[in-house]
Amino acid sequence: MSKGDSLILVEETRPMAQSQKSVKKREAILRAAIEIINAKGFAAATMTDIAAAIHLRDAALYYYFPNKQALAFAGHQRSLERFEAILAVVEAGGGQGLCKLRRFLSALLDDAVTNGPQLYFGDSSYLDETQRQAIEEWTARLSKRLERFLEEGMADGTITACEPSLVVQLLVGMLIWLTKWTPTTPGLTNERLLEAIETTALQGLAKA
Amino acid sequence: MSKGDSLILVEETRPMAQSQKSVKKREAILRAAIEIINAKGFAAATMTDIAAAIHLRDAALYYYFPNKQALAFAGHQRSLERFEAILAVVEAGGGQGLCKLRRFLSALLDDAVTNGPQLYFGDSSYLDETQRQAIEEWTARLSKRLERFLEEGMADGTITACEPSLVVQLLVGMLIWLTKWTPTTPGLTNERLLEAIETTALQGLAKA
DNA sequence: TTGATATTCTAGCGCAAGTTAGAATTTTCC
DNA sequence: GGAAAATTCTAACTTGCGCTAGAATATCAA
Repeated sequence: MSKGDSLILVEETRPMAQSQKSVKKREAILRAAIEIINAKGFAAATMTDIAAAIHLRDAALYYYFPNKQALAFAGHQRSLERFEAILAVVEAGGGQGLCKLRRFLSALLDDAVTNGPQLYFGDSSYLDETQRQAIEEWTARLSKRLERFLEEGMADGTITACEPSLVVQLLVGMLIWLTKWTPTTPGLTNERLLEAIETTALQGLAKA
Repeated sequence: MSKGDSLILVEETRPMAQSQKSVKKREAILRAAIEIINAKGFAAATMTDIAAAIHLRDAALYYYFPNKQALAFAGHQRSLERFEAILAVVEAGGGQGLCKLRRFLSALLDDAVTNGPQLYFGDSSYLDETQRQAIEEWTARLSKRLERFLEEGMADGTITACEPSLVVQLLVGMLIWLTKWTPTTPGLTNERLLEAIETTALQGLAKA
């Protein structure tokens, strides 16, 4: 069953010709699924909705994903990969705790504008037990790395004393909520948003 | 059809005997509906789920509410009423802008612990167009009153310069998110939460 | 107890949405 | 051009859930 179990025999006459367009379609489906699931929730997001977003019929999606759950799972993975990539860049950039936190927020905002809202941290109760657990553990690891920014900041004197785990959740809440209401607010630039976030959150975390 | 269209005729032999238990059951249903809809979303929250939460069958709910939408609508109204009541108390209490904001956050947290998570600000796209509009307008009015706290604070010197509408949304995001993840965090007191919120948000809004 | 009313249940209808099968169409390479 | 593979479509099956009808039970006044 597993792909690539053909030895070195013939077969594979012209196997990897699709890989150009097919991969792109898969990407488009994934992107649409993430956006619609984020907007309406898993249950309300119908396969027909997702397919229609890229001018397909629902049945066509099953050529790329075995079922709706798998599609959603892939969407969660994709979003967390993106999140983790941003996190890695910020970590590699060095600097003090507050600086890292600020850079992270800025980068995540930019990403949201460029690639649309994602499935960070949201509900995943509709997945398989194993899938759900995988997503939740992954999410927990990412949270921990965010908390480290706060701990570093508390150590280097750039961030006020606080409970990192709680504060990270509060920040996450702001970010998640952003993806739900900003689409309905037209004249809103990223700069103003970032400034509001810094005013609301960072000036509170930054020590005098 | 409308209740109370009987003139002054007989009828109504023993009409208002139910009002004791019936009202309580209605309350229980509403409470369960709010909690489950908040947790899983409208579409995923099944009538059977809601009914089971108070040891009933789905069909029994239709004795109290005409349909699922109406139940959800009543839930939204109930939550907004509660929100507005808290807001009114804080407004009546007077004080400077920052003080009002702090008291409001504290009161809302207490309420959430006492009466469970609510349907503030969340998605309402599943309602009738008229219902949805009513909820959204109501929500907008409440937001405006929160923004006023910020404006007052900016005027009386207790709050940093900011865009009130954006900052309110960020605060709302924190609060909404709270209702989704705090239920899964056992050893968490209200004091610690409030302290985290004050550290994260208010110390940033408070001028030096 | 008894009848009337209030409340809940059982059973089933209808529809929407996930899914599948196979035909139809497009794409790709000789 | 033509055959094989890849992609998408049409049509239908299945299930779950909102909802209804009517029977069954609980509550209560006299």
